[in-house]
Amino acid sequence: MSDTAKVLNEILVELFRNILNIEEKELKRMGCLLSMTEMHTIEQIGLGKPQSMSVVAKKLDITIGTLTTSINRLVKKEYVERNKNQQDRRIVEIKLTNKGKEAYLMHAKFHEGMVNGVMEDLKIQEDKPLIKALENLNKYFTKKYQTEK
Amino acid sequence: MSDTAKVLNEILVELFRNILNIEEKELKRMGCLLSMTEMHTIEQIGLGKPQSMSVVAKKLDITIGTLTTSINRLVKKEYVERNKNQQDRRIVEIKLTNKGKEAYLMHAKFHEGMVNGVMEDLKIQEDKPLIKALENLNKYFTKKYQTEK
DNA sequence: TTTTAATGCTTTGATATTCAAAGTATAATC
DNA sequence: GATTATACTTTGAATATCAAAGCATTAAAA
Repeated sequence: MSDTAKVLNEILVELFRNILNIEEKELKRMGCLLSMTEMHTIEQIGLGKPQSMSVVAKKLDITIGTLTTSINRLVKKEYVERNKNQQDRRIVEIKLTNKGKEAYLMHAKFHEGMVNGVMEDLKIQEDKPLIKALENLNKYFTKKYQTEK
Repeated sequence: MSDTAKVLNEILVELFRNILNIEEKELKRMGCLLSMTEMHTIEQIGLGKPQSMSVVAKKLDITIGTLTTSINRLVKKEYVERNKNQQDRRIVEIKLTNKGKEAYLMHAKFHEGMVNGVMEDLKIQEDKPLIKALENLNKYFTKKYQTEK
């Protein structure tokens, strides 16, 4: 294996495996009582218009059944509101409560801080090739992921 | 947010969140019946000398209790062997069976293929600055992670 | 050398996350 | 009006996780 391959593999093995753990612990340290799964659900529901269960489940790549239990919990904890669509009463629409919106913004802010921290430490503000390479890395996996669903 | 920040954030949000899913699905597609958690446990036990429960638990950053249940399953599925240390009978040593070693090697090979795929697609075999940047990225998070345990 | 403390692990009880498959309610089609 | 399709919930089961209590063994103290 070349040097590049070794570093890439190390990142695939170590960093990617730990990043969600890092984030969850960091959020806990800040007094946030949500798991990463819950936070991602909140993230996907977003601040805009109410979303149907199936759309959110698809975005999160989980079954609707799984999402149902997840939303049950978030409703009980008062982060999410659940309503039937009046035009088509089969459809369940979910949206963030004020508490949910707060959590959303806190998470967004946290991400911003995380990214700024990385950039300051690494002094990569002006590193165009790195941006390009990371973009490609992201596209590579996103494409691979989508085609194999 | 700058361009670099946006790309970095996208990666933190999308790629890192999905990479383990991608890997697990890919392994399933190849006929591997292990979850990523189980595969990581196998990875940490490794091909060398038997390891104690506490050492492996520390490497995986889980409690020994969690590891016990995990190892129970891997022993039942015949990927891992469990024995008491003869010098100090409190210590439980775990090691891979032949089946476990096979899984280890398959996973290693899979990772190699993954990395080669990325590199071929991105044509970054000779990209020294990228290696450096990725190394730094990895170090940044590893350091952050360890100091906050 | 007995008693006490420390260590290493397992068990227990609880919660979360996940899926597949069965069930329910509503809408669309025939 | 009966049948089929859609959107979701419920159920049953497996995995993953922790904290706290329990057990066995070793080390230390009395």
